[in-house]
Amino acid sequence: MNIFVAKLNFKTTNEQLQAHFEAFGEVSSAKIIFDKETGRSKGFGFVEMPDDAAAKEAISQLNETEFDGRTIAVKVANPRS
DNA sequence: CATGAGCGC
Repeated sequence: MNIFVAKLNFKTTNEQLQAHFEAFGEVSSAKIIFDKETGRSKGFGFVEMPDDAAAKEAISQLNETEFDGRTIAVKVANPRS
Protein backbone atom coordinates (compact mmCIF):
# COMPACT_ATOMS: atom_id res chain seq x y z
CA MET A 1 0.00 0.00 0.00
CA ASN A 2 1.26 3.47 -0.90
CA ILE A 3 1.26 6.13 1.75
CA PHE A 4 1.39 9.89 1.25
CA VAL A 5 3.32 11.84 3.86
CA ALA A 6 3.15 15.63 3.82
CA LYS A 7 4.27 18.64 5.88
CA LEU A 8 7.60 17.01 6.54
CA ASN A 9 10.53 18.93 7.88
CA PHE A 10 12.69 20.09 4.96
CA LYS A 11 15.70 18.42 6.43
CA THR A 12 13.96 15.07 6.83
CA THR A 13 15.55 12.35 4.71
CA ASN A 14 14.41 9.08 3.14
CA GLU A 15 16.19 7.11 5.86
CA GLN A 16 14.39 8.98 8.62
CA LEU A 17 11.04 8.54 6.92
CA GLN A 18 11.55 4.83 6.36
CA ALA A 19 12.84 4.25 9.88
CA HIS A 20 9.79 6.07 11.23
CA PHE A 21 7.33 3.81 9.39
CA GLU A 22 9.30 0.62 10.00
CA ALA A 23 8.10 0.84 13.58
CA PHE A 24 4.72 -0.41 12.30
CA GLY A 25 5.92 -2.98 9.77
CA GLU A 26 8.21 -3.60 6.84
CA VAL A 27 8.77 -0.74 4.44
CA SER A 28 9.60 -1.68 0.87
CA SER A 29 10.45 1.88 -0.09
CA ALA A 30 10.38 5.40 1.32
CA LYS A 31 10.98 8.45 -0.84
CA ILE A 32 11.06 12.16 -0.14
CA ILE A 33 10.26 14.34 -3.14
CA PHE A 34 13.03 16.82 -3.87
CA ASP A 35 12.66 19.88 -6.04
CA LYS A 36 14.86 19.70 -9.12
CA GLU A 37 15.45 23.44 -9.23
CA THR A 38 16.38 24.26 -5.66
CA GLY A 39 17.53 20.79 -4.71
CA ARG A 40 15.64 21.19 -1.45
CA SER A 41 12.92 18.85 -0.22
CA LYS A 42 9.37 19.67 -1.32
CA GLY A 43 8.25 18.81 2.18
CA PHE A 44 6.39 15.63 1.32
CA GLY A 45 7.07 12.08 0.30
CA PHE A 46 5.78 8.56 -0.17
CA VAL A 47 6.17 5.32 1.76
CA GLU A 48 5.31 1.90 0.39
CA MET A 49 4.39 -0.94 2.71
CA PRO A 50 3.72 -4.55 1.56
CA ASP A 51 1.44 -5.25 4.48
CA ASP A 52 -1.84 -3.35 4.06
CA ALA A 53 -2.80 -3.84 7.70
CA ALA A 54 0.48 -2.37 8.90
CA ALA A 55 0.14 0.46 6.39
CA LYS A 56 -3.33 1.45 7.58
CA GLU A 57 -2.16 1.23 11.15
CA ALA A 58 0.84 3.39 10.42
CA ILE A 59 -1.40 5.97 8.77
CA SER A 60 -3.81 6.22 11.69
CA GLN A 61 -0.98 6.17 14.19
CA LEU A 62 1.32 8.67 12.51
CA ASN A 63 -1.14 11.12 10.96
CA GLU A 64 -1.19 14.49 12.69
CA THR A 65 1.73 13.54 14.89
CA GLU A 66 5.10 15.19 15.40
CA PHE A 67 8.00 13.87 13.38
CA ASP A 68 11.43 15.46 13.23
CA GLY A 69 10.00 18.56 14.86
CA ARG A 70 7.03 19.00 12.53
CA THR A 71 3.43 17.76 12.67
CA ILE A 72 3.10 15.57 9.60
CA ALA A 73 0.05 14.56 7.56
CA VAL A 74 -0.14 10.88 6.65
CA LYS A 75 -2.73 9.62 4.17
CA VAL A 76 -3.27 6.96 1.53
CA ALA A 77 -1.54 8.04 -1.66
CA ASN A 78 -3.44 8.62 -4.90
CA PRO A 79 -2.59 6.43 -7.89
CA ARG A 80 0.11 7.99 -10.00
CA SER A 81 -1.18 8.71 -13.48
C1' DC B 1 18.64 32.02 -2.34
C1' DA B 2 13.72 30.76 0.06
C1' DT B 3 9.38 27.79 2.75
C1' DG B 4 4.60 25.23 4.68
C1' DA B 5 -0.46 23.20 1.32
C1' DG B 6 -0.18 19.45 -1.24
C1' DC B 7 0.10 13.92 -4.38
C1' DG B 8 5.73 11.37 -6.87
C1' DC B 9 9.23 11.16 -13.12
